[in-house]
Amino acid sequence: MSDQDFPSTFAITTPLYYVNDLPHIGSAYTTMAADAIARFQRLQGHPTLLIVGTDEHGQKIQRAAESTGKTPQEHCDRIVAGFAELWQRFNITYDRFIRTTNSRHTAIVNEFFQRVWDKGDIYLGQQQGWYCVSCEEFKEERELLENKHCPLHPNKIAEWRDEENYFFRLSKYQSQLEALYQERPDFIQPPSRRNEVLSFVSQGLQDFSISRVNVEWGIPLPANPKHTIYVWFDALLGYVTALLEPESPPTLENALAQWWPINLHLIGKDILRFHAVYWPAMLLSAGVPVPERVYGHGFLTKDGKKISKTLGNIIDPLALVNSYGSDAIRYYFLKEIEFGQDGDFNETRFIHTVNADLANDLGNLLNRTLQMAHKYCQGSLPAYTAADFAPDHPLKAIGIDLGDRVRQAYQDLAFSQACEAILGLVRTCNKFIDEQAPWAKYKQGQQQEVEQILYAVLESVRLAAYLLSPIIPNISTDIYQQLGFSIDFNDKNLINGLATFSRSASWGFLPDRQSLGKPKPVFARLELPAAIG
RNA sequence: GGUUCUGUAGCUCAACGGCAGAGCGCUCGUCUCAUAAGCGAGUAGUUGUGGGUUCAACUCCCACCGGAACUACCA
Repeated sequence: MSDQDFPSTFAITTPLYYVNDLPHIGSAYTTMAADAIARFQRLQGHPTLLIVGTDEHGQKIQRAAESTGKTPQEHCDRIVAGFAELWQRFNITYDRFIRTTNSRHTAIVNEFFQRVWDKGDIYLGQQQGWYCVSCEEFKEERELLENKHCPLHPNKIAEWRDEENYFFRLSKYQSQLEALYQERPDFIQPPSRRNEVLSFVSQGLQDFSISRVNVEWGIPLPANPKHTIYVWFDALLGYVTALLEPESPPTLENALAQWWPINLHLIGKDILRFHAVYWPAMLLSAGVPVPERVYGHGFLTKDGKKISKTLGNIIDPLALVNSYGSDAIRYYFLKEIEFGQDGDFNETRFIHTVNADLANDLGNLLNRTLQMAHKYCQGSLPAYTAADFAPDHPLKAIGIDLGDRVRQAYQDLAFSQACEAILGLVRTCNKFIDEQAPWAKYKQGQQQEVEQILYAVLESVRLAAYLLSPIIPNISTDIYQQLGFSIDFNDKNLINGLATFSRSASWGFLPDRQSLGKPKPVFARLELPAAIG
């Protein structure tokens, strides 16, 4: 394939997580995936901006704070520290961490609100409906039980509320949104999610309220400070605020100058509507280009069951990473679960998978080959180049177009496919060694054959490590260092010290006569925890 | 209720009109360079059920059974 190492920029976001509680495994899952994509973009030499952050306003936060006797800001600060800690533990190389309580964000929200206001898309209306005080939310009439009892609180009767709210004219954008989905079939992915949105929009869009009168913890409405801005309207704009350079004044123009439009909003399927319907409509109203792509991935289950607090089967991401390390967790979630679909976490399957792939197939392959290189070649790389191998050489034949296949997989967010393709090369290497039996050839004095075999395998391991580095950066770094490179895949500026993607992703890049490092297992096998389900 | 998706080996998934595959797991065998790793062989499927279209169906159509998602403002 042609060289595509052009320096187009790439901006990607995770959701701005709601700080009503400490992060859960779902947030970690989205963030791992986003990080892998960002790392892959950087590998290709594209200026990349990975945006993470927190959504900190709203009534729920206000209450969560009250329940612990803290101010809302104190509460947010505490939870945000938990997120920052977790992302560090998961080896997330984010470039921006945006908090919606940042004062610069208020400036952006105000300016954006004003634009939509000037467009005539905001009006004062009445929010009417049956309101359950226990739920603190409006219910659809058909949801209610007999005599207007709330389905979640059958002993309570929903009250009729008639509340003053500002509304956004979403209905006005129905045809423009439908045109957008039509013209850009990739705007919402995967296709199953797109179908959901199309079906939803085709039912007819209604205006939605964007202010609240009883919520103090929020950004006051510029047009009427008795109201605060509805958290979603506020939170989505965090993606814009995040683009501001640290020193530049907080204006829309500055924020949108360099990185807009966002290339990919990576989200869970639960918040698809906000990103695929409300958000583009808001942007259309403000005269701002819409993002390139919105991807709604699936949900996780634990041992086949929904994860919920009431079931008590919560997976604590911090505990998980403390037990097993970030690479193993990242690998399992990205390789063993089909991105886009729901997927299951099962501890036994997790251990089997990472042991088989990372310890047995990949780690042991490097280890056995490196040991031989030390014994048979005095610890330096045999003097070969790609040209010394016939096109039908079993490893070269796979390696030669692996880079293109894997790049395509990453672009499609098909992490599982990327890993499978790479592991295919690794497994072939293990077979190749057994067939060739370099230890026997060495004893027979066939030095040249031995060196050629070892070069081909070491180069294949290098290529595998390079292509897996967005997912298992620590292991890839270890492999590279044992192969004699001084490269750290966790260094965001590594591009400067690394060859271009098209060269590094080609089989045969490994420089000959490079001095090899000491063989040391790059991934220790995990033990099954005793007596845990 | 309506709409959409889905049901393939114990598990996770591929094949999407032309003899049903891979990885993991399990069983047996085997090499010795290696992390009790590697390699080889074996194992298991009337492809949810019943019809239909076709020379030919996991693949297309219909019905049924099972599972899931969406069906408006909880982030």
